[in-house]
Amino acid sequence: MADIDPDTPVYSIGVVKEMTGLTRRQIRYYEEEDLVKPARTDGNQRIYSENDIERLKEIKELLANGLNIAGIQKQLGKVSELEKEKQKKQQKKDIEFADKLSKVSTKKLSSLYPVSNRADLAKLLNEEENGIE
DNA sequence: CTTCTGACA
DNA sequence: TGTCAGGA
Repeated sequence: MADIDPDTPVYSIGVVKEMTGLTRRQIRYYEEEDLVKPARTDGNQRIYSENDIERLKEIKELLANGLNIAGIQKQLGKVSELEKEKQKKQQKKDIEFADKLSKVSTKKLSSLYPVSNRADLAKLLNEEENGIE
């Protein structure tokens, strides 16, 4: 009922150590190699999410299959690169949305403020795209 | 007591 | 990769 989303960081390195079977040294080393990017808390403590746990398990698996760090970076991708791609996609969406918004607002809206409901705006944009007057 | 960073007998 | 130091 109250599942925490897999991106919410909650595990300390001690817990991760138990869950993954890796040593603290390895877990920190993989972070240095840009294979994982745990969040930080209060006193700079690392906190991992379930996604991070899975990520570490994959790394452990690949390592067991004979791959080195460089090989894993190519297989899973460096987290810094994954984040850049994610940011670019989001920026693209933002631009497209802003473009649609500018078009519809000049035609049908005298002001943007009246549209306080996101669902209404989405409907308006959809009608605009389908040529509904 | 646990975790953090830097360093290496 | 393990481990010790010196703090937080």
